[in-house]
Amino acid sequence: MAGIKDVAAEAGVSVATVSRVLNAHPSVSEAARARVLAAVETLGYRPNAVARSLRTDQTRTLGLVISDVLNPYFTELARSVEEAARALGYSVIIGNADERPDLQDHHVRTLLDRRIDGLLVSPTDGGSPLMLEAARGGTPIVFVDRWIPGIDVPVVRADGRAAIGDLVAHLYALGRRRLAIIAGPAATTTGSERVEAFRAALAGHGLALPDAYVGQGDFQAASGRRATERFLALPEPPDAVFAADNLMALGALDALRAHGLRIGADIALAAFDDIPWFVHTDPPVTAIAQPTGELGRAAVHALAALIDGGTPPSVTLPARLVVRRSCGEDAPNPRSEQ
Amino acid sequence: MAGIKDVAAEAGVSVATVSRVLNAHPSVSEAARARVLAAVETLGYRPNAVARSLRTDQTRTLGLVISDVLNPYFTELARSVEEAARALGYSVIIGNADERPDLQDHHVRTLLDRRIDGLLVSPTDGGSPLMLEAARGGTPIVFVDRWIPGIDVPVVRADGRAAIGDLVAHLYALGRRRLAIIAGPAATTTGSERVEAFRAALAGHGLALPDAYVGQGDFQAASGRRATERFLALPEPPDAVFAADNLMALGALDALRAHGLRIGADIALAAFDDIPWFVHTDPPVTAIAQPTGELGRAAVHALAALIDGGTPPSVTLPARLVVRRSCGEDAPNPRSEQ
DNA sequence: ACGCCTCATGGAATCGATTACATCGAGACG
DNA sequence: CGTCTCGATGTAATCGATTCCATGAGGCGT
Repeated sequence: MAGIKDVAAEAGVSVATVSRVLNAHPSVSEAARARVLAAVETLGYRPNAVARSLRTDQTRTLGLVISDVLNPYFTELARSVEEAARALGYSVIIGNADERPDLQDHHVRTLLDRRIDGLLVSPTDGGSPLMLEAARGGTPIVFVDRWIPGIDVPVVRADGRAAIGDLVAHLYALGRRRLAIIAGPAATTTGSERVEAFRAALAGHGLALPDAYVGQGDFQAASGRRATERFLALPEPPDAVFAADNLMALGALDALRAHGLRIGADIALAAFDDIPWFVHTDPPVTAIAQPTGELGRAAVHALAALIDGGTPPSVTLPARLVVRRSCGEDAPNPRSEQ
Repeated sequence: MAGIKDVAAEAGVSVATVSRVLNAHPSVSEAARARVLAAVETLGYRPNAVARSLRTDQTRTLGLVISDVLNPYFTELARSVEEAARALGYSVIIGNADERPDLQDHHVRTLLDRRIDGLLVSPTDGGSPLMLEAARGGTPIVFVDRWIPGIDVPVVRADGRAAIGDLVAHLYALGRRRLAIIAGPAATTTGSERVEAFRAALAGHGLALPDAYVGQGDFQAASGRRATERFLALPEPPDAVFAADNLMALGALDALRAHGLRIGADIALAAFDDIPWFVHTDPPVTAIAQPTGELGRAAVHALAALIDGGTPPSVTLPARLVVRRSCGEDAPNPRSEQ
């Protein structure tokens, strides 16, 4: 592959001049510029990003470590992150942690070794020494969706508190009184936070949240299924189940269906994270929608600001309740979807 | 950040020795090795992958350019690719083309500039000069799922012909006679191939495929909706619709629902690409499942072989029909899917 | 006409690794 | 006991860019 030296030779100038042309340095004559550009054209020259990165100590690359690529919420997030990054001239390397702390650390380490300019992380667990060290070491880091307490970096996330309040009110209005939740891992902030918000909302209606009504999940479909099975085996099973993410809702759907329950009638189901398929399930699933695209964009902009030496603030955007039929038939506006 | 020189100083040896220890070169004394390792530990040294890549001319990185990250089929593919690559010591950089040839070329160019060791592509269009040039230029390339005729590189894909034959037979047995297809872009191989297989299967049952029954889609949900609307506006609408990918099936589902049709009774629906949600739609959707995981693994192994100087063959794996209820009620084994 | 300033340009150092080659010492062997 | 071989180690070149510094050529003010 042609290098900068070949271009210099072809154009009859020095490598310094070629580099100046390529980097739009003002001090280059029109004639030289033209000759260099012509040489670049005929040789099909492309600068070696590796060499450039070594010299300039920046890769124009962002790392994004997400908890689970198979989760539509995260792929949508990844997509918006890539888009926003591209607009700013960055590439994105995605690492998929599959909800496994070891894999997460593997990716963080690899990304750091590659000298990415900044890191976007949605941590799978509550405390990674590696990440702490990286943050202290000065690597620009921004947390998205979830975060790790004690690591002082900007956090970009959605606040589901209000929407969870709306959801509980909705369920209460439909006559549901025995509300259960399938929680995410306690080690994740979204895992514990959603339970707390749910508990607080219940309290607002004078309802308690017994331990038996808190299922332990891991944000994967299978765990949603297991937790639901356990609920149904209870002497007094819940009459509404709220899954803290869309995959666990899928698992819950599996389990409820397997037990022959009519969702929306015999039992209510709702989920955190809205995804396109919820419109088409049987019945359509009531969900809490996050502004995923904006989350991704805000995270990238915060990270870019951090890289440029700024001190961007944390960002919290509101989530909102989208009512469908999985909690009962009297949805206020049944034709609002689709 | 500490460099190899710092480690050398700390350990009291030369940089060459440090490098030899790190690369497991045999000619290093036990004493030196121990001192180097200790120095690496105390300094928390990590080799700079950028510098290493520049020198060795290999990045241990694979590029993966897929047509659409929001499509569950491709994210599953991406996941298996990353997994297989990681097992081989490679990282993967994913580029999302969003079915846009210009974006695809942007990613290919960026990846090439970064000197990735090899490229995995599922092309969005039928002819990219850039990709042709790269292939000729000696960049190891493997096509997955789709390919570009005329570019002589290994292709790893699933053959849906037999499964489409099964699907048509299934529909025919259920009394469906007016079968329509929502095709992908003619520029993609999967776009045209699936139509041809469908047409051939119809012919086997003495059925024709009128032009009006071939909807033009672009593998996105909106196009599936539009194509379906057009079918329903026909004087004699089809009684079965086959969508060439899962997103267009989602769109078709939208449209059929909006027209108040009972899917499985009034009209049949089937899709290429099986995804977890199809079990939970109303009704569950009959689909053709690809061995996505194996596809990803095979593609990575072919690419790795190519990088190592081998000449791996193309791979074609069979797809299979998964019958659910969207084509009619007499599914042969109604409880096979939970 | 002379010196000074600016602009265009080239030479060479540099980034952080890997690795060819040189060197040195020790053990083997005649 | 000299020489030959081999293992351990260091010095320096190298990868392909960017960029500091020196140099030379004009342009301009006085």
